[in-house]
Amino acid sequence: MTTPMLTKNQSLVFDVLTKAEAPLSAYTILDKLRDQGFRAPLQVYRALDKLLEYGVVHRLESINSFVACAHPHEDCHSHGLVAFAICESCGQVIEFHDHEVDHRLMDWLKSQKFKAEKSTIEIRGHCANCAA
Amino acid sequence: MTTPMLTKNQSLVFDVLTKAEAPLSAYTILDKLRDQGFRAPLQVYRALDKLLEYGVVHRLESINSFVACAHPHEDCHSHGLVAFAICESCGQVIEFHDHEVDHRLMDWLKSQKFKAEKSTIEIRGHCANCAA
DNA sequence: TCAATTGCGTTATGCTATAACGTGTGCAAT
DNA sequence: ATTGCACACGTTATAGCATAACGCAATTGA
Ligand SMILES: [Zn+2]
Ligand SMILES: [Zn+2]
Ligand SMILES: [Zn+2]
Ligand SMILES: [Zn+2]
Repeated sequence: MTTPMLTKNQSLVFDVLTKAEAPLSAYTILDKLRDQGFRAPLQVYRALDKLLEYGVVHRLESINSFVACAHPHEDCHSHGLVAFAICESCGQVIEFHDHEVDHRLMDWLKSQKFKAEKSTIEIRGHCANCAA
Repeated sequence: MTTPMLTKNQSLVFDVLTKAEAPLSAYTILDKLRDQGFRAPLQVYRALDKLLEYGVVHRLESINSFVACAHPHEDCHSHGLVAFAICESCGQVIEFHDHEVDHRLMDWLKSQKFKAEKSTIEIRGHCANCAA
């Protein structure tokens, strides 16, 4: 997926996410963009849908939040799974890929004749700083 | 975690889940239990909290639903990750464990000094029957 | 010009989850 | 026996997350 020019709303949402130090919920994004004219959740969700489609933003299912892709220029997204380590103290997210895990999971799915379409790998816990 | 005697509400919720052929949302469970006297979401959520704590039920984060554990008598849950393949057509869920994936993920987390507490591995797609 | 597509704004609604309050019951410790 | 505590439960209200459905405007391509 090559990323087309972003629209105004898409850019605003994307900027908020890239500047954030932790994942944001759609409603938090909305609040941050009220000064720029945002009024309704759909304005955020519609922009997010596109950004997700372009692969420049990820959705964290386990915390109903969104985060800018940490390495949008790698091609891992097109052929591999993405995993996230999410710190429950500071909110920091580490995005990573592991081909070994990919292949192992894919092999298992293939053995079950299961056609995978979307994947979610999220580990919640505490990052090095917060583990104390 | 050894599972203590279930209370009435916990049993009702657990029974609904074990009899279901697909994961259920809390509100769907509520509807199925109205005849047994359930009136409010909290009755379901409180029961679910306990069942999750006992490890006999899993929450599927990516679809906001709950499913009875497919092999509650194995000890994998205590030391390993659990993964789910979820069919988006028929709702069937296949629960599985893979120690290779576990170790690989755990090693990576350890290398980042990240203390993992909860994990979510969910693959959505189409099962053998529905892939057509 | 006309139709199709896409983005946008708005209102309303639906789904998911929890806060806060009070009740009753069982079970120690005093 | 009385007190205090833990726990399950019931109820109402509220918070948080996501989408349906309508209409309008700009773009594009036949
Ligand atoms: Zn990414
Ligand atoms: Zn942290
Ligand atoms: Zn299980
Ligand atoms: Zn299926």
